[in-house]
Amino acid sequence: MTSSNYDPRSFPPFAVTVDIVVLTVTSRLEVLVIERGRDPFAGWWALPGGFVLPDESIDAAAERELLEETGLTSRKLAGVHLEQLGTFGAVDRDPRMRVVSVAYLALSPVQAEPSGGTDAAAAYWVGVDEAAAAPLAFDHHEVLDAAVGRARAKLEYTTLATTLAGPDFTLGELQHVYEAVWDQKLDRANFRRKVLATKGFVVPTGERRTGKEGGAPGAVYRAGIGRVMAPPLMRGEVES
Amino acid sequence: MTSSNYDPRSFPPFAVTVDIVVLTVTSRLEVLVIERGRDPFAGWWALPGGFVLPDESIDAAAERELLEETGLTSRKLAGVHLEQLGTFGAVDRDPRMRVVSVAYLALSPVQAEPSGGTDAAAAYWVGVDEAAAAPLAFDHHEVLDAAVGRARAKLEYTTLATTLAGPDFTLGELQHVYEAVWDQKLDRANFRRKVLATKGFVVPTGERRTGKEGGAPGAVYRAGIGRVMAPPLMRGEVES
DNA sequence: CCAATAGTGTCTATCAGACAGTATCGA
DNA sequence: TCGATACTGTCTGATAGACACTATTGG
Repeated sequence: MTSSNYDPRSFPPFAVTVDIVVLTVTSRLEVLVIERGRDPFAGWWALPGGFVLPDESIDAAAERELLEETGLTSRKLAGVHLEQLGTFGAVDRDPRMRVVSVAYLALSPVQAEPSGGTDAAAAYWVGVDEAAAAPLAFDHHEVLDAAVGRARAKLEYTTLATTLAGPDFTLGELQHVYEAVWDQKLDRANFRRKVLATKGFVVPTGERRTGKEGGAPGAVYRAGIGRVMAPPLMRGEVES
Repeated sequence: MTSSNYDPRSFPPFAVTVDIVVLTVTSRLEVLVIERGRDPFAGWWALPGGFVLPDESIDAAAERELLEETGLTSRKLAGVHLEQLGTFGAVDRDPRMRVVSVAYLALSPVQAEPSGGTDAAAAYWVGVDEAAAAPLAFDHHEVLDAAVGRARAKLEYTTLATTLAGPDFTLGELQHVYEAVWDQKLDRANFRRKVLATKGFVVPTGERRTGKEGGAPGAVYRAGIGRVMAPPLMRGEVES
């Protein structure tokens, strides 16, 4: 850094935004996208996000945008995992001006009807493959790739899948989360063994529940207090 | 986001900086700190860094600062690992103005004599424990903690230790890198077995070299093309 | 010889992967 | 009965951890 740049009265001005990759699992891994209502990229799909305000932290801005764009109540927000993903600051990533965007990854168990926010013409849940194949505004392809990669990696050595599975879940439903995120079938018996042997992963609620497609009713669990697994869930490598 | 904030002519202005946590291993894990030459925090230790310029990407700013502050040549920079660590954007993290800082983690094999840059009164290599116990400017304790945690975690499932061990190294030297970063003794025989069994981790150069403390000369290796290990180096958990 | 490092070999407990088999539900 | 899921049990190959042992250097 040079002395002139160190002067607070002559700093180079930037705009700072947050973009949020909200992932959820239904029958597949899905991401929340908005259809932009104005230029640039009017009519294109984009990740929800917006400017960081002068008097809020970046984390607070991410929480605020998550609430605004998803229509989640702050009560439901407690069940959503939100973490910083990375910062994207290429010079020309926004055609209007110099913008630095801090991307966040959100893992949501609920399929809240997205509200669309003020500027968005509409908001949808779309499969991540579908989003990856579609045109996306700004550098949001890069952001989405990073988010899916992060989610895939974190399921291996953390208990975050319980967040995607919902407040409570059967082991079959939990396994389905892994299979949707990793796009890979798992052995049921071995999955049970590993999950139940990992202390703090899941806690039985005592209830039983039958899934939508029939079959025997399974025991219902909720997330335990554990956050990391050592060793990770699978010995082999998960294809990225 | 609101419509008024979406207007490029009325965005909330931020300053964006990069801070770099440069780690290296000698007999211990060390971090490069500068002694600040001006307020705020004049005389305090801080991480090297500076403002992102209007016409450079954030990654480019990190590379530039790394060169300026360490005195490394761009030739030597090729052997240094540099990755984005995270972004710190608390409202009051800089007393002068609203500053968002993108932190980077650098892993360097060389103990270059730090140049100190333009503003720094001096620059030193200090043990990470020493730095953690000392007063640091801004939120640099938080940044340092994140960097050390990231480095510890990445050694487990990547081959990044080869970067810290230098362009070439004996297996004893490579093991020493792990022991310094993790602050934990490893079994030599098991370490050898795992490293040599991991394809792409190390490549023998054919040379032999005797260390500073005598002993039998060891085979010299250099980094292989592999970047990730699956499964990770150790079965148990590394204390964070 | 001694201290220190390099390198090899072996035993064992653990555990992921594979897979068989039984049980329980809805249709 | 059939299709689907839930759940239990067993075998095996891979391997991390522990540790014993020999070899080679400098002092």
